Amino acid sequence: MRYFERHALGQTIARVRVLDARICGTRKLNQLVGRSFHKVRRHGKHLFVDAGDVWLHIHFGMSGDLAYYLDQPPRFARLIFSFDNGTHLAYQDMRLFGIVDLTPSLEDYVREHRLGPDPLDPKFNLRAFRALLHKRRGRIKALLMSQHAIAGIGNLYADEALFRSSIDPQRPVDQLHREEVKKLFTNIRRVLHDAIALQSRGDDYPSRFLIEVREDGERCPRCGGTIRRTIVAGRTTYYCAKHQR
DNA sequence: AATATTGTTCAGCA
DNA sequence: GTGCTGAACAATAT
Repeated sequence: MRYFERHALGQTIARVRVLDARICGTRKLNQLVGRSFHKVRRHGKHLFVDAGDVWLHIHFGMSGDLAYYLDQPPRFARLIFSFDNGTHLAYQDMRLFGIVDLTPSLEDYVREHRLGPDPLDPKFNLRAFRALLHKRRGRIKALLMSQHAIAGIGNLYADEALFRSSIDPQRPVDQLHREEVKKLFTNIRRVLHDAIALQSRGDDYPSRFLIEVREDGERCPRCGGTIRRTIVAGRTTYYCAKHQR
């Protein structure tokens, strides 16, 4: 969001080049020519950019990213917006799991795709989180990753929030204690805030993060226990066998 | 050259 | 219809 705001707002779009149509949705991006981007918003993993009477929508998939440049497009550039001041903004995506499309509004998109609340939205408080867990079964990690329940938590950050909260990813939702739910709520927000701050500064993750020791047999940076690898909700999952139960 | 990576979607089950 | 699980899929690097 910051990156887009810093580099691509207010300039007139002179040209849109699609280098690989597989990242395109159904709408023709060419209609952006002559317009400019005004403001950027986000819901979960989705980025929306106001371009007048239509919004650009980007989902970065697994390897999607933006690169603003003067002459040399990045290696995996799939789409390039060129501005009339001679600068360019590329959407790059090695694995092509991302999508770039247009949508009438953020609200329409969220409604149509039944996305859950964004955990960083001020309206998403502890009460809302408790309501969300109410009468749910299944594993807590699966729920955290379900975009219909909560929008914006992927595999890594689900692991990270559970790690900080000392909760086993396999725990059934209805067996979590009140205090654990509270801790988890706080840590979800912390993890996402941290991730955003670190990436907009271009920093690496600090060594206290689980993300830095994602390997079976590693030493837990919190308690010295052993990090284990397993599959939960169909995803590779890392957790500390000692302090997450 | 098989394997690992991720979010989404869908078949199937209770 | 609901809630959930697990498999399949997309493309690529190593």
